[in-house]
Amino acid sequence: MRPTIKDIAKKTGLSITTVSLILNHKGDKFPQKTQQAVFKAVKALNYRPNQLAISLLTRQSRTMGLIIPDICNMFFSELAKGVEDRCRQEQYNVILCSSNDEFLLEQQCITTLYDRGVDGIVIVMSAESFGPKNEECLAALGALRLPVILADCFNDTGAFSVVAIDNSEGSCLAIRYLLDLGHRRIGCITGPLGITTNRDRLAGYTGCLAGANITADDTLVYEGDFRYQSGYDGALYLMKQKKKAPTALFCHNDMMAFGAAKGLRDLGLRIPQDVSLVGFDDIFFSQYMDVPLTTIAQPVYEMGFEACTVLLEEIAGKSCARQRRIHSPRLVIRQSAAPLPSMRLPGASSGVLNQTFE
Amino acid sequence: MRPTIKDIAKKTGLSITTVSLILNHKGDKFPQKTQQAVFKAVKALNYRPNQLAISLLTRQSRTMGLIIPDICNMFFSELAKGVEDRCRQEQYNVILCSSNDEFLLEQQCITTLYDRGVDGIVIVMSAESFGPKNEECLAALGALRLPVILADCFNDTGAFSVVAIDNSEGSCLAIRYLLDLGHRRIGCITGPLGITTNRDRLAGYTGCLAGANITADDTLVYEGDFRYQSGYDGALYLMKQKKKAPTALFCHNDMMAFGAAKGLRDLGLRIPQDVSLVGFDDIFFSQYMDVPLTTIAQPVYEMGFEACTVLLEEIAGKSCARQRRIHSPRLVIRQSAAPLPSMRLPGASSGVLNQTFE
DNA sequence: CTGTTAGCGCGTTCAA
DNA sequence: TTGAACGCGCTAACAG
Repeated sequence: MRPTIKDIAKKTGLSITTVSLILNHKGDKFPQKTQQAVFKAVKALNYRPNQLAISLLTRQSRTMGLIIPDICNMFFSELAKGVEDRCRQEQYNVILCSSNDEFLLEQQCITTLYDRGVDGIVIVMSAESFGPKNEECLAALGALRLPVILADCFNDTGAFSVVAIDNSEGSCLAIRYLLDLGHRRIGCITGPLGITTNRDRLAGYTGCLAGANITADDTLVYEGDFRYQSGYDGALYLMKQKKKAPTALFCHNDMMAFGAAKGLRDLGLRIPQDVSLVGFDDIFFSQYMDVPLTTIAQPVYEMGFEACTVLLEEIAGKSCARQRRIHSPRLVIRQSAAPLPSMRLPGASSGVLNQTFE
Repeated sequence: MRPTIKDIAKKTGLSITTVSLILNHKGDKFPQKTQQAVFKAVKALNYRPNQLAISLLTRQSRTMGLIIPDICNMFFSELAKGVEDRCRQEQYNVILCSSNDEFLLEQQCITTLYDRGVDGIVIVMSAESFGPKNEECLAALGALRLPVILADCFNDTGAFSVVAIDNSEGSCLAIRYLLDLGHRRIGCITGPLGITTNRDRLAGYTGCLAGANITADDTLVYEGDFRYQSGYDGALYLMKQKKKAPTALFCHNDMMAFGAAKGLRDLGLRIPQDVSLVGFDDIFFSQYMDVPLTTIAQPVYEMGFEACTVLLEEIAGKSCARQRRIHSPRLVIRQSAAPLPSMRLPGASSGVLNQTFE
């Protein structure tokens, strides 16, 4: 049986109040002897205050809910790490809930977290919640009357705080880099376009091309699903356009870039000599590809960390206004993109280090 | 303000008891009209029972603690997924705690989970808890008087239930495979040997070689730390043994195998033509390496899932005896290991599909 | 069929 | 200095 404050009161012969006061450092004026006795009993019985009882009393559970589509996705696990690290600083704990990208499961997560009295929720909305169910999802979140922050993906209804990156800018970073390398026909393998994040990335792509007086070519855009296989399929699809085939590929995440790399290789195309490749996310393994991937990095950990900070502030009542923290993505130049062949001097090095396949 | 059962009692004009009874489906005998009124009020006020209060009362929080070194390590995130999925089946939630492989943080996790009244704990012990602090760690866990299960790594003190794989067998699987391919000089890049798991893997390696009448050669073993760089360093170290250099490398995890692959490539050595490579874990990316990695797969998700099942049983009081669930690892044959050159017919195919570098 | 009461473990008045 | 009493939200005796 778990010892309670009652047990240590009994053991010391003191009252519960006395013990409580001393334990909560409000008993400075008690005789040293009394205080010693209490701490000794606490040690002896291995007593620890029951946080459930305290939560009930104080109406604060010091618990944060985290809802993400899939903890096995390294993007989300990094986010989770940021959230957890920030939580620990304030003696908060995090309850992890995976929505599996399903609307129904997500609703269940929301309910369950509310039931458990979390003080706030960090949520990366499930893919399904961007469709017709969008309002329903947002409504469920709003009905909680709890601090909530939308991470990574969101609709800007202004009802909740948000933390994300400027996805359009991320695409621009990639496209401008490829343009500078001389590329003009740049293929794009997108994520699911039902999700605002990906529409933003696509908008950045077309906008940036337009800025260079290149009219977008629909046949150069392939809608993937963020998975390896769709990157592979996308590469095959885009490259089969014969002489109109792109000289560079921009993928909306690194996983699809891996797939695209494989597709290109199966096509007998070399990276970056024949085709340049740029990804998005900079997941852990991108640096370890045989041709290390040039990609757009997001400060994921920091976003998780900051999401939590915002929530903590809302909980403390410091700010009732909705926060909007948009981070800047960053171009990480590695070796998967190179100048367009026609821009290189014949026989000259392409300027890329460590070319593996020559 | 969150509505309580009191609010809905007031709204319906009924007593708290009546409401509680109806809500808990123990009020079949109440007039339909009364029941309807209650449910209507619940809907109207958006009432949900406060789980904290229920937990306090029932002494069950329906909460599971999960302590792992690092959620960003895909091995652990898969484990977490297994735990969470199993938990959801029983309306349990999981509180995630990362120990960062530090003894002190781990202790803090244990305490904090206890404070929050978790019903059980799944723990992957931190690396630091395998040293002199081992007993202290186990003692802290034992003092909880809570169902605890050690996952992945453990010392067989018998005090707790455990779920893991037969690491020695895993090594044997790899070594036997390499022996069958004709390899005799097989290098080994181990994980930190302070951890029992890795000592078991090393034992499997030496034991299996001994079974083939090959005396272990200390110069063929390199102690790494599970990270990419140590795999790289290990490969360089092992291959510099001139004519005594190994013809195959066995790494205690895939991450180091990635590093080793890079090291071999930098050395001008091809995989698998010049050197065969076998990893351990079969993490997600192993299949996507340029030369897909042959490796030993662990049923990680299943282990997390089962750990939870065991815990649930202990919580339900079905079994007081400690469980010991040892799973079998599995050899996943891909393309990074091939027959020893001398065993191949000159000019003949090595029998490996899709050889990329020829 | 319904309401009263007690108590889960704790912190906080308010008297003594 | 200390103890009794109250309440957090809820369930479960036990009465009525």
